[in-house]
Amino acid sequence: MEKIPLDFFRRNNVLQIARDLLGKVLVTQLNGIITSGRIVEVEAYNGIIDKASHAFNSKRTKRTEIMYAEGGVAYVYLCYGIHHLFNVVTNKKDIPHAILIRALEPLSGIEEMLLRTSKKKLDLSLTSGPGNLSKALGISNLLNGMEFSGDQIYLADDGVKFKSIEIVASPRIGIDYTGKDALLPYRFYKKDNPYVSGKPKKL
DNA sequence: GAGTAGATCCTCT
DNA sequence: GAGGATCTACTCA
Repeated sequence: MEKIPLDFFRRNNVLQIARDLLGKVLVTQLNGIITSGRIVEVEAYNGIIDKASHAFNSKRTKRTEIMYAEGGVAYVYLCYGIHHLFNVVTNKKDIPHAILIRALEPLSGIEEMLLRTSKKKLDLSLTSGPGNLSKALGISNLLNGMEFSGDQIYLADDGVKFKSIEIVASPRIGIDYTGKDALLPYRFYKKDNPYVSGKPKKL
């Protein structure tokens, strides 16, 4: 299994990168413990013109600063005081594109994930949804700004590719407050994968 | 089974 | 001082 080169994240089409991330493997290695899962659901955040993005309208704060970094780093932030959400920063420096990883299919370190999430056995909710997968992989704000060239957190390619007919685009989830931008088909997921989270947004 | 409220804390105004 | 890229549990049917 090979680490994905940073160039992968530095292309300028965030939607293309989001689509390409499906089927790739997210790996964390914390305290010598490896946990990993295959990405089956993502959402793209299209920089300063995307109301749902924290960087909308060139908003630049201490929190969003990391989104303006060169592609290939992690953007982790705490939501609702409980959940850590994990994003992949993409594109060139000063262009705040990002991709939220919403769901994984567990691959290795499952026992460790069960410990972290206080679950007794593997079930579909272990890595389904951004809050859950972050907890399972031990992702916290300690990993904010971490480059994927390191060993603590990175993305890898084990040769699995989804066919384009297996990939579905849909509106994003949980961002109703953004008006019409909430309807943009910036969410991609693998068709019929049980770990894919989320009910389609209610109107 | 579906719908709703509450948890909980960091960041920005 | 308010609110959020969510999840879970509990209610009601």
